[in-house]
Amino acid sequence: MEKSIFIETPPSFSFRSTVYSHGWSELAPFSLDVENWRLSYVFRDAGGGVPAVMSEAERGIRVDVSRKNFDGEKITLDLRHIFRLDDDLAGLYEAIVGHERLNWVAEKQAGRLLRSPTVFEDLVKTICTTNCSWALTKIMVSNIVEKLGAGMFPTPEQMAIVDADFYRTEVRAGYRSPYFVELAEMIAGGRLDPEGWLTTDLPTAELKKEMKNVKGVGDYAAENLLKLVGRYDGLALDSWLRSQFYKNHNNARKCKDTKIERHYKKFGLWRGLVIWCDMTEKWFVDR
DNA sequence: GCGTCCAGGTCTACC
DNA sequence: GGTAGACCTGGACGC
Repeated sequence: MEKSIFIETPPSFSFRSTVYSHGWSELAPFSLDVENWRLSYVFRDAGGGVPAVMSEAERGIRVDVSRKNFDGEKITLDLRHIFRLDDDLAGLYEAIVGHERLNWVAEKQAGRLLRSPTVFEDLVKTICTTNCSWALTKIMVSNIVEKLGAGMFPTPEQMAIVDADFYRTEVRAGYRSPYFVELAEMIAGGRLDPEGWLTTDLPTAELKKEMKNVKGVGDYAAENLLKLVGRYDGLALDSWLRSQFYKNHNNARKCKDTKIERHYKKFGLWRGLVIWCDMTEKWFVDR
């Protein structure tokens, strides 16, 4: 039995631009059907997995849920969170006025970065992106979802009951394996609360420091997480972003990070989002 | 088939 | 605080 719900979206929202905002739509339990423009995700409520298929609708998002009874209030909150429907991007669009190269951002209503229902899930996924190919990231996340969450992203408690050997042999997480055990145990034991990062009053620099206390989270991972919790004043430079900057702004020649930082300084608190949009334009224009 | 390199980096020891 | 070396894995590439 399938049930549909409708989520109203703000005028500046684009379903496709949000889905294409970064690679998260390719990571389980998300899956993307590009031909029919449907994004799937397996949400979680007290009754277990809630498989949902999301698609564009007039002034909103249509969500088809393939479970008869589910916690509609919880799923709606999750949907608003992952699509960032309550984020105000007016400051971004103001910051890029007059920068011809970035006109497309407002035209395509880009800038909302798709995220997971929990910061914990985004944290684990971000660690899976470090020091490996995107293909391996997908393998690790898929193994975590299938082997620990039975199709859903596992809870910290579910991730804490297995040991590092499990992550090594079953997840293929390599040296990250003990990091996942430690992280899951800290959250399950109440010693770390990543969800609090969404609402903390800590200055960005201090929040970044707190994030880096998690094993496996360095500068890149922390700045990526900062963007996902709504703070855009870090560039989150990784090898891919650097290579794109070299191609687009430096005649394909390598340069120091300080040059990249100088280039985006003028965008102030929005610079992390501006560099991301600037480097991913091709994804939106080609599609 | 095999060896090497590298990818959406981070940690630790050492200076 | 800065830096070198180690760290897992899988795919691409050259031979």
